[in-house]
Formats: sequence, structure tokens, C-alpha cells
Amino acid sequence: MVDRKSSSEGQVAELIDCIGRLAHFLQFVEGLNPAQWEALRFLARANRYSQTPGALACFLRTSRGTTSQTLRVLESKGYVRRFPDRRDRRVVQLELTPAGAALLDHDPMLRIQEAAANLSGEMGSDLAEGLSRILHAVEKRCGLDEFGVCWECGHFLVNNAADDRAGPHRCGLTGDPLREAETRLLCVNTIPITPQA
Amino acid sequence: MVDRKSSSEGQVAELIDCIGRLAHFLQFVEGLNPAQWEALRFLARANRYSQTPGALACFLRTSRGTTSQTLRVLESKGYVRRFPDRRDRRVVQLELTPAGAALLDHDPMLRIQEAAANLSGEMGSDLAEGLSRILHAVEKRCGLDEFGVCWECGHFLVNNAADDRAGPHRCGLTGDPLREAETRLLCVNTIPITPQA
DNA sequence: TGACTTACTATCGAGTCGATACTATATAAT
DNA sequence: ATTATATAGTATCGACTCGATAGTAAGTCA
Repeated sequence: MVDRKSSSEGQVAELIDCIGRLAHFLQFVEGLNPAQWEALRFLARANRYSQTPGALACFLRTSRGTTSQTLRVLESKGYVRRFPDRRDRRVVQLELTPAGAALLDHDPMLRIQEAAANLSGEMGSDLAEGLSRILHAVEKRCGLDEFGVCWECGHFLVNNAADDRAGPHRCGLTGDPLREAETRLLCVNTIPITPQA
Repeated sequence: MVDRKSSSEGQVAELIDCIGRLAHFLQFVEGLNPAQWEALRFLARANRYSQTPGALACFLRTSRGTTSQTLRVLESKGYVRRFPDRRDRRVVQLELTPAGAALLDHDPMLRIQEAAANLSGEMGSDLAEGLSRILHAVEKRCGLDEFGVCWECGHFLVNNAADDRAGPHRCGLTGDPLREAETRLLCVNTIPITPQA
């Protein structure tokens, strides 16, 4: 049996476990369950390439089948809408309905966000840094893929000068113009910057 | 809709969410699921007063009924053993079998513990401090009860001099003697120190 | 055209989950 | 002592997650 001494690293893992259970428990509200809340949050944070069942499944680290069921429930409750993708007719595009977006004001994870906000600024940023390192270390070690935003993506083509209405920037993968706000959203297609440099 | 700007506190909540999902995913191994792993870990960390279905349910923040089923599965797999309590015949005492204890060497949460161990010592302890504050703040705000160890418990009666084989210390609630090792285990009955001072 | 890949859905069995109802035991009130 | 009530645990139900598997539809490439 492993040595579970109360050293710092052991405590961190235990605390993450504990907060995870707490978050799990808190998310049984408003008639939803944790997986459904996760899906709503993701759809509010995902860019157009990622508002699909497949990207959601990837993000939730679950199968497409399971995700399909979760979406069926959310659609039946009127929080999510599906519509076909024009470019690729295999793809289903997802969208939060106004009711779904409004429901996020009651997101139980806001309880945790509020508690984090009450930490001192320095402690909050240190905490974010530490958690981020752990997250990426485990993802890398287990060969899991990560989501990111344009500014951390090798496909991103910045253009700060132009002021096109469709968006000043551009995605090097799809060629699509990107509005400023879109560059802050999560994307399935992100790759590390300068992969061959 | 809530303002989800990428400020520090928002990042912390999002990272906790993300690591929670990661932990959830990692725990579908060895034929077990997250709830079953949580139960095994708890039983390895709980003192004799807390190795019961009721205490486990309280710790997991789930119903007794659900816990009963989880235990039935773990017992059928040979990881947990039940035996009657002599003092109170309503109570069922739980115990990890050797197989159950050995299985904890393959606990998927060790992946996260290892990643935490790779942080610098200072960052690790800061991380533990921040997570602990968030955890307790949310628990307090939501009126949830917490588990603790003897050294943080108002019932605890320290006795560093005596060297009784049954244990030098004592629990003021039950009157039982406590061995040194037992005082590091989780207990359902913990209360704040000096509740009326 | 045909082989292959990708995006999604449907279905199955095991398990979680809350809710409810139930049994057995302990404790308090009378 | 008897009764009422509270507590510990279990059983069962329906909704849901989950992985696994199989299937459909659509895009891609040889």
C-alpha cells in the first residue's frame, strides 16, 4: 500500500479530490446534473468550430454516444438548439438558447468562483498557475489533448491593423476571418505555436 | 448572462472544473468508477468511528441508499468487507480487504499527486493553502459539514506523557483511547476547537 | 466507383443518483 | 415498562451517465 503521508503534494491531491466531490455535489441543481452543467458551460465558452457534439465529447473526455444523450436531454429542456452545418452535412452545430444562457447565471460553480475571488490577488494568481501546471502535466503524461484559445494556437494569424467587419484576425487552418471576441473562445483545433521551430 | 471574463478568479474556477473533469475521466480504470475509488480512498483514510456506510455517505455527499449500492459492488469485487458493530447493532463496520488496500497502489489520483509533487515546495504549499481556503469557504457558505482529524477537533484530549499500549490520547466524545496513528485519520465526529470560547 | 474515414445516433448492461419506503435497533418520553 | 421517535442501514424505482458496440450518413481519397 502506498505511503499516504500528509506531505504537501499529498495534501494537494487530496484537496483537489475533495473540491471535485464538492463541485460534483453542487451541480445537482436546477434539474440538471454535473455532465449537463459542464456541457452548458462549454457551449458558452466554445468558438464556432467547437460548438459540435464531437468537440463537446472531446472536451468532456467522454464518448460521442454519452454526449449525444446529454445533448438530447438539454435540447428537450430547451437549453440547447441543434442545426445543420452548411459546409459539412455530417456535422451538427450546437447553440445555447436564451434560456440556456440565462441558466448560467445560476451556475453552481459560481459558488467556487466567488470563493476564489475572495482570495488575495497574489494568492489567486499563484493558485491559477499551480493548477494550470498540474493540469497540463497530467494531460501531457496521459497523452490527452487540450483545448486552447487562438492566442496560444499555431494556426492563428494576427492582424491588429485591419478593421474588417467580419474580423481583423484569421485562422490559418480554416482561412476564416476571426472577430476579436472569438479569439478568446475555446477551440478543438488548437496546436502549439511554432511546432517545428 | 454572467460576465465570464478571464480574470484570475474566473480562471481558478475554470481550472478546478477542468481538473475535476480530468480526475473523473482518470478514475474509470481497474473496473471501478469514480464513486468506487472515492470510497476506497476514504476507507483507507477514515478512523474506526468513520468506517461505516453512514459516514461514507456523509463524506461523499450522497445518500445512504446510493452509498449502500456502491458498497455492494465493492464487496462483491472483494475490496471491502462488512462486519457488525458490537456496541450498536444498527451499525455496520467497514474494512478494506488486503486486495482493496493493494488496489490503492494503482489509484489514478496518484497521477495528480505526482504532478503536484513536481511543483516547487513553496508553490505546492501555497496551492494547498489556497485550495483549502476555497474548500472551507464554500462548505461554510453552503452549510455542509466537514471531516477532520483529532488534532483539529474539540473532543480531542492530548496526552503526550503516557505510553499506554491502547494509545496515549483520548477522544472526549467516546472516551476511547487513541493511538498516535489514529489521530491522523479522518473522523465524522469532529467539532471546532473551543466551540464556546 | 469503391475503400476508408469521420460525425453522429441508437441501443445495451452496469452503475450512480435522489426519492421513497422499509426493517432493525437505539434512545427518549411517558 | 411501554410507547414514541430518531437513527443506521437496505431495497427498489425511474432518470441519467458511462463505455461498448453497432449502425447510418456524409465526406475523402485511391
